[in-house]
Amino acid sequence: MKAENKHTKIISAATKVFAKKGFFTARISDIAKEAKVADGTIYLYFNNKYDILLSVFEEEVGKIVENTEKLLSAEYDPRKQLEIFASQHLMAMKKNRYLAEVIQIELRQTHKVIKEYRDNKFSKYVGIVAVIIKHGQKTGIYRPDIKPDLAKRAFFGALDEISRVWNASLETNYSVEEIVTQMLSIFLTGIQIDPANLPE
Amino acid sequence: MKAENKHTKIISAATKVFAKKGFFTARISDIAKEAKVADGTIYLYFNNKYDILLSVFEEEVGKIVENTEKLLSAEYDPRKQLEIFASQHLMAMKKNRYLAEVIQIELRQTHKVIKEYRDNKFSKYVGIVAVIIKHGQKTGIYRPDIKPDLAKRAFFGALDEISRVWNASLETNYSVEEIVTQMLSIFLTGIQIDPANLPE
DNA sequence: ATTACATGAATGAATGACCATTCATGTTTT
DNA sequence: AAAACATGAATGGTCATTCATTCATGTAAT
Repeated sequence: MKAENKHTKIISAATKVFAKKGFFTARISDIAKEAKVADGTIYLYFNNKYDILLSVFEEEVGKIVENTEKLLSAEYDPRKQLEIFASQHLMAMKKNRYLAEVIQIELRQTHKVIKEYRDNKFSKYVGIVAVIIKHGQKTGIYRPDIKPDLAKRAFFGALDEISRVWNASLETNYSVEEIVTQMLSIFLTGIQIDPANLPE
Repeated sequence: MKAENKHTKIISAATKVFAKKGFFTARISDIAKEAKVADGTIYLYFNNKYDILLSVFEEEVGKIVENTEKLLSAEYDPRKQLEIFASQHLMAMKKNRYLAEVIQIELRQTHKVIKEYRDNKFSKYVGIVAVIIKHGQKTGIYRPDIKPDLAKRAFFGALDEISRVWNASLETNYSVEEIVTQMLSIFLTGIQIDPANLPE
């Protein structure tokens, strides 16, 4: 069994354990057990507990960002781009529910190292939405009075909350397609029957 | 100095400390110091650390829910109701940034007691949005094909993410009015210039 | 091809720091 | 002078991390 293999095993065990117990409640011995290695072995591959969490972010979120950017580069219609972002994000979250939970919960922690990671790498991911909106404004599809920085947060926040509840399985589970359809229809045309009726 | 007073002092000290350090990293002695009481005194008012966090939720979130419901009951237009929910939520988050951070971060923890609290009490708060949307559908203002349970998550998630970034002060800080205007305009009429142009 | 030696990955018991919680003692109120 | 309240040092349990030891595999010497 190769070293790289063990590294990967630890990462995915950690993802699962962090999702189940949360970063602070998770014990190194839990991760070791899940990965079927000795406690000490973990320290041959990672410096400490935070390093494991950051590696999870780095490697797994990295894949998502790459994938999203690749898919988007092949599409020019800003409406389709928003659709791609949404469905790709939801699919990624559905594919690995443990990773989803770690991203949704642990990535918010106040701790310095996590904050830094979030502020740098993760912001870029959310920033993709702002890029799409600006592009749409340039091509005359999106309203110029929409502030991309606000809209990107609204769009991402909506997706994030929907997929969070998804994992918590609190409510009816809609399919990716249903969610994307509703999300796009809300964001593109709003929830009012006839926008012309909107007072002043 | 009355007992009730000390209880309150500990709650608000805890809110501040939890916001700054996060629940798990916060020490009881930090809270005691911030509240200017002895460590042991805290245990005269709360059973344990989790009890403090839950009390913060109970008491502070309780106030927000009450306030929102009161304000909403005086308004009948579903569009105005959505506006009231948004502005009231944002104002509450702005009023006490420590509380906001605790709600946005600590309320998401995987821990059983927190999960339960969120699933019961907090869901009701978010549920208000679904009620508004259903009301709007009945009165013919909102599109009947919109799923209230999805839309409520989208609306709340958008608000939540915007106010979260607000506190993290990562980006330009928009005012409550600006955000409400943009949010309502996005959710009511969408971000497209002319919805009629939307392909099929 | 058997034996002797070397390597470093893997182990898991032991260490030590940290902190929630308790409680013997002091202080204030009635 | 009780009762009620408050204190903060001491306790005990919980892990993250370390490191002496084991063991499987490889290389060299006979």
